[in-house]
Formats: sequence, C-alpha cells, structure tokens
Amino acid sequence: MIEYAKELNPEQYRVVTEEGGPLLVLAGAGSGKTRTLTYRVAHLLESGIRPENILLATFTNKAARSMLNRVESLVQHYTGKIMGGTFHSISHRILRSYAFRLGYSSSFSIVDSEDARQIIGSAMAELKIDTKLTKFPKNNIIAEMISLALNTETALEDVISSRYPFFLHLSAEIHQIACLYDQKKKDLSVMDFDDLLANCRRLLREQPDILQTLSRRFEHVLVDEYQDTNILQADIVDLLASGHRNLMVVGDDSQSIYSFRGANFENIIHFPERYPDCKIFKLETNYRSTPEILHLANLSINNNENQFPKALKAVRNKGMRPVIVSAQNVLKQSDFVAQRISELSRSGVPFCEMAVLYRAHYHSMEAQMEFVRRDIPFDIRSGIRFFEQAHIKDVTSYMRVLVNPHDELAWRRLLMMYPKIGKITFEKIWSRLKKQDHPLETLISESFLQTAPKSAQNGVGQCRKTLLLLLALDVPDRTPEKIIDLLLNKGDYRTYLQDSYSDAYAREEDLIQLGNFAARFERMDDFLNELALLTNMSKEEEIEERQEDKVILSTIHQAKGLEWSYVFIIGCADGMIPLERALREPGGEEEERRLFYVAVTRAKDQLYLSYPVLDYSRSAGVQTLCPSRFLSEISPLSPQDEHRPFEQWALFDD
DNA sequence: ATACGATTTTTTTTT
DNA sequence: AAAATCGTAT
Repeated sequence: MIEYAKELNPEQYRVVTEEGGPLLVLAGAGSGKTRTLTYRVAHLLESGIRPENILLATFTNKAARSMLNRVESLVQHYTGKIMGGTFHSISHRILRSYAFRLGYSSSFSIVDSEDARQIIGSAMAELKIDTKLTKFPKNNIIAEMISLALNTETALEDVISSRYPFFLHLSAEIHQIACLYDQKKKDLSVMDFDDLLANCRRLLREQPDILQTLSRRFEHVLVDEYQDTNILQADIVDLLASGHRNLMVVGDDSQSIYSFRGANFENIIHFPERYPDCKIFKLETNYRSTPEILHLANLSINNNENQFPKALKAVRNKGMRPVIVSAQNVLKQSDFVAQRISELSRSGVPFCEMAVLYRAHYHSMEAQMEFVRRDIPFDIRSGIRFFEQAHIKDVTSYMRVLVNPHDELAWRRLLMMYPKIGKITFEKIWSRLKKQDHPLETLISESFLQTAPKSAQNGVGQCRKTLLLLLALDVPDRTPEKIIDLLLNKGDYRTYLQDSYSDAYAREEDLIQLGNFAARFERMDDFLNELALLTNMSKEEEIEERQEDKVILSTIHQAKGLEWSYVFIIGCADGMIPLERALREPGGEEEERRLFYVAVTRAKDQLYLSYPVLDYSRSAGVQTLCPSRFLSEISPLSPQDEHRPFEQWALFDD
C-alpha cells in the first residue's frame, strides 16, 4: 500500500484522493504536477479501477511512458494496459479500429508534415497555379494555413485574413488547393496529423454507439498539459467523458506555449464554465527553484493580463540571484556559456545538470561550435528531428513500398534516389505504375525495364536489383533490421549515402539504431505508422534511453516539463525572445512571455540570462540589440539596487 | 527537356 | 543546415 499522506503534500493529497467528477487542477511550475498525476493513477488502480478503464492523455509519448513506468513501480502487481499517449497517438489507435465507419480503409497510413507538403505541392501543380507570376505562398505556408484553420475551427478565409493578410486576394485559390488536398488524401488513403484529431472527433460525434463503447471503457480520463490543448482535443476529451464525467485536467495557463499550432489556453480558463460543478484545486508550492529564481519568474509573468491569478510559493532555501550577462556578440556569448560550464564542471557539477535554452534552433549554432571546440559533451534537442532526416526516410521508403506497393510518396522518394530520375521522370514512371494492381511486380518485370524512359533505364535497373534482393527475403525475415542491413551491404544505399553526405558514417550508425528501435514492433506497418507520430524525440531519447553525462541544448518548447540545476538562457535580447516574428501574431507578446516564464522556471539552483549586444543577420546586417523587454520591464530600479531581481555581470576579454 | 550541381535565401516553436 | 532557385551540362 502506498502511504499517500506521507509522500504527498496536503494540496497534492487532496487531488490524488478526490472522488471522480470533473476536476480542474491548476498546477504551477515545479509544483509536483507529474507526481500528483502518477499518484492519482496509482490511487485509482488501488481503489479497484481496472487499468484498461483509464485514459491518460499527455503532451508527448515520452511523458506518458515515463508516467506509466512510475505508476508501475508504485503499484506492483497490475495486469492490463492503461491507454496513454498524445492525443494524436490515442486518436490513431481509436481510428485503427473504427476508421471504416468513416469510410476510410482501416489500413490507412499517416503522413508526416513533409509528405503533407508534397501532396499540397502536387495539388498546386495540378491546379496549374503559377507560383512565379504572382507572389504565391509556398506549399509549407499553405500547409500551415490549412492546419491552423482546422485546429482553431476557423474558416480558411478568416485564418488568411488574420494571419496572412497579404495573401488575402488569393484565398479563393488557396481554398481550392485545400479541397484538392483533402481529396488527394482520401484517394491515397492517408491521414495527416490534423486528420487524426478531426476524424476521431467526428467518429465520436457521429457514431453514438462508438461513443458509448469508448466512454464506457474509459471510466476515468486524465489530461496533462491541458493548457496546450486545442478545440479538437478538448472536444474529444469532453466526448469521451460525456457519460461518467470522471475527467481530471491538469495544467498551468502560464505555461501555454503552443498557440501557433492551435492550442487555446482558454480551454483551461473556461473549463469551470463548461463544467460548472467542477472542483478546482491549486498546486502552488514550488519545490524546484530557489526563491530568487521564482521571484524573477513571478515578476515576469505578472505582466500578463490574461491569466488565472496565482501565487507560487517557494520552499527552498535562499540561493544565488539570477545573473544577466551582456556579451558583445554571439561568439562572446557562447564563450561565456562554455567558460562557465567548464568552471562548474571542474567544481564537480555533472554536465547533465546543466542546460542551455533558446527560443529558436538557429540561436544555438555558435554555442554548438564552441562546445565542440572545447570538448564539452552535449546533446541537441532541437533542429531536424531524428525520424525526419533524409536517410531515415530513404530507407523507410523501401519498407513502405513493400508494405503498401501503392504508396505514391514512398515510390517517389525511392525512385528519385536513382540517377537520372527526377521529378518529371518519376511522374512518367508513376503514371504507368499507378494503374497496375501490383505496382511492385510491374516495376521489377523485365518488360517494364525496357519501356522505361531511356535515360532512366540504368536507374530503374539499379532500383529493380535492390528490390529483387529485398523480395528474396522470406516474409518473416523482412524486418526493418534485415532490410537496413541488406540495403547497406548488398544494395546500393551505402554508396548513395557516401556520395550524398559528408557525414555518411554517422548516418549509417543512425540506420543501425533505427533497426534496433524497430525491433520493438511486431508488425512492420505498425512501426511505419508510429514513426510518423514519433518524430519529435532526439535519437538518444527514443532509441536508447541511456542517460549520459551531457549538457543539454534545447529549445524552450522542448524543455517543457524538464528541470536542471544550472540553466543558461541565451539570446535574451529583444527580437530573439520575444522573437520579433512572433510578436506580429495576435497575443504574441503574452505567449512569448509565457515562453520566457517556462524557460526561467526550468532552473533549480542557478540561472544565467545572456544576450549579445551586436548581432549579424544577412537580411538586416549588423544590428544593435537591447536586453529583452521581459528583463527590462522587471527592473525599473537602478543597476546598483540590491532589490533588483537579478545581478549583472560584466565580461572581460582574455 | 531534364537532371543535377552551384548558389542563394532563409530560418519559430511541433504532433 | 536545408530548401528553394538558378544556371549549366547532358
């Protein structure tokens, strides 16, 4: 038996042991939110709820996994599985069973954003839209518009007029593209990320029997990071909880940082209106940070109008005041960070207790170089995601055509790797292939080779050879691991890698790791579908959960929910955070301030805020930067004042 | 006509 | 660093 009263504080204890019904938990940063949630699940299990009757929606799959692992170690013996994961992965699993009720094949596949962009691109080509004559938005911008319209439930026209007013005159064309995009997805039998949510909601809304089955199955619904849900996700939750109303949502409106993808923190603000009988709990004791760090965080977030009033209380002993460092330029800034990290390391702090956070990936470039130069071990949690890298997508496209020979996007990627096959030649080949019942067999037939476009025959021949090798594998042997091995050692992919990339060897290692990772899945199509939803983790995270002693470099977004003893926030200049571009969005400044708040509250012991005075960008040239408004607005006092929430360090040249 | 290499631009955040 | 664009070679 777990001794709840001993292991939890009174605030947490009440949440954990509260009966069912709608519950809203406002959990400030560092208040033990995850702990509360895990103990609540444990408590439900101990009170006799069966695991399969619990649904736990989290913001990342990793968060769900680690929470469920913790539950498992709390409650020793339980069998069955709790359904946990992101809304996307939960929706995905639901749709696997019921997509046929919406007219989809139950073997639909998931396209990631790159694939989605491709489809939109081909829709644009098909509509003969001239992207040259009039300045037409690029396909990724169109994708953004369509996605935002769906996730915020606004008409495409309204999204364009509020966020992309300069393209308003093109909204008719854009609308056409969106329709054709939808059509194409249906024809290809694929869903994009948004479709997963939209279709799941539609299923629950339109099919009362399914809603009944599912809402009876999930007797208790728990939602983490509720402030980052969008309307679709909130609706899905409401629907699933519509019978029993055992719904607990946990979140912190001050940490809502995903409005760019449709998250609406009003979901959490208006929760009490949607559930007038809900009970509201507040977790306001911060165990993480020193009072000095918390003071700075509180001062900053108080500049936001739109929020629940809250007062985070620090319980830790006094520590060091946060430090502001102004460096002449980005190089000096990374110099300082690296220098300080070395000093801390020499004084015995492990690297993994330190993190460098920034607003945008490209802010971290100089720091990366400096760390390499000084041999500081580090791990980057931003930039191109592991599963989205070209070589990963290359080898999985072989797997995709084996699983589904009608997968146009996979064929496209695969064929275009071969010499003399570009966009046009692919279209020619595909226009013949797609009419076939068995495209794979057709492509490897002798006769097809002869009728292929002359210049491409060599390429098609090579491709055919490789595919024949793959097909020679017995079906039980056709695992990702074996396929990767074969492509590298017998096929031509290793040569291709070496010809195309300077870091071919590192990419080869990635592929081996991918093979290991894939071994977790029983079926290859499961693996391929999950892949699209897993794109977010760095390889170490996802593939091998090894904890290494490395400094973490991360965007603030990816740092959500994590903590380190020593945190460096670089680029604390106006224009970098708040990012100039983000300020143009409605509500942009407040969202950026929340982002800053999230960054600051990651720190346990020491917080360093640095910014470069001079910055160079190709578009604007050399620019003088000011300290972030989030710093200047909380320090009206003179620099010498002892009551400033931070102290300022000067850098000296060596 | 097409592929492909060189050059230029362009960077938010992510399921 | 990657994508988009441009110019050249085939």
